[in-house]
Amino acid sequence: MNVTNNPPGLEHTDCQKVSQVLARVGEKWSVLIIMFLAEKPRRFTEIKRAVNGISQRMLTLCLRGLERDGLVKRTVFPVVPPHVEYELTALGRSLTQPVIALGTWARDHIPDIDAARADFDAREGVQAAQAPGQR
Amino acid sequence: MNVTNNPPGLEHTDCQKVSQVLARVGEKWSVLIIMFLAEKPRRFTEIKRAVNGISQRMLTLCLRGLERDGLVKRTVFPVVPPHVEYELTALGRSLTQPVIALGTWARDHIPDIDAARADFDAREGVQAAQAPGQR
DNA sequence: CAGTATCCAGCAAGATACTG
DNA sequence: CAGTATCTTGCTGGATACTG
Repeated sequence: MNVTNNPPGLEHTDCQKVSQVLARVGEKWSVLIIMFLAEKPRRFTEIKRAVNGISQRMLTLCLRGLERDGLVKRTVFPVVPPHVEYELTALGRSLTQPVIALGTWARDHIPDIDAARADFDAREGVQAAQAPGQR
Repeated sequence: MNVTNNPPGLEHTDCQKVSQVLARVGEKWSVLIIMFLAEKPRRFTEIKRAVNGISQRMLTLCLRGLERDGLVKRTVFPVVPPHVEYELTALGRSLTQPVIALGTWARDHIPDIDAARADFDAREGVQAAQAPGQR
């Protein structure tokens, strides 16, 4: 990647690594799970219930990914009815800061974005309708 | 979504909208393009060259999406060799702030993440190798 | 309860070719 | 130059069923 701009912050060095983190944040469920675990440690089924709409498969995959990246810690209690708890690591907790910042930005600008979309879509529609005798 | 945690910041209200924004940020190319345009307005081919590896199709799609969300403004100069410029809107520029924050976090924690992954993968490998007479 | 395994649909995305 | 159109592929992600 050559997104070479000089402002102190993001150089092209480590660019793919940063992209990977961004991708994880962009994943549909990751942030939801992180935010849910931010409150307190939870069990598998608790998360599944909380994050409505996620499938077991996706939850497992997501948790695996988060665990692999060291954002979530998985603890197995070897008892008769299996008991597994997931909790944020220090790293995971530190991630909630910038994520909340982004989430807050998103929330604050939803009206702008919605307006822009409505505008854009309106123009799209007009374009389609305004080629009268052409074709 | 019922990711109901109370800390002032992210409620489940507008949750999907926020997710959409997050998804856009998570898109492989969006952030790269935004960061590139942060410097100054650019033409289509300039962006294509800068963001190495993107196809025309993906660039067009990405720019369309960013334009639709009001993050990027597209200006066509009706001259003989077509000339189109893309630039960040005020909204787009305001997004660079939290994105850079996230990018910075990512950069700062790359070592931690890499270490965690190495750890995890090592344990995975061991697991596979340590079931000797079992199978 | 907490997964794993399997199957399958849909879309993301690359390559390529054509156009105003 | 700045796209659009078309084809194809591979991954994402959902549903379902089975297991320790």
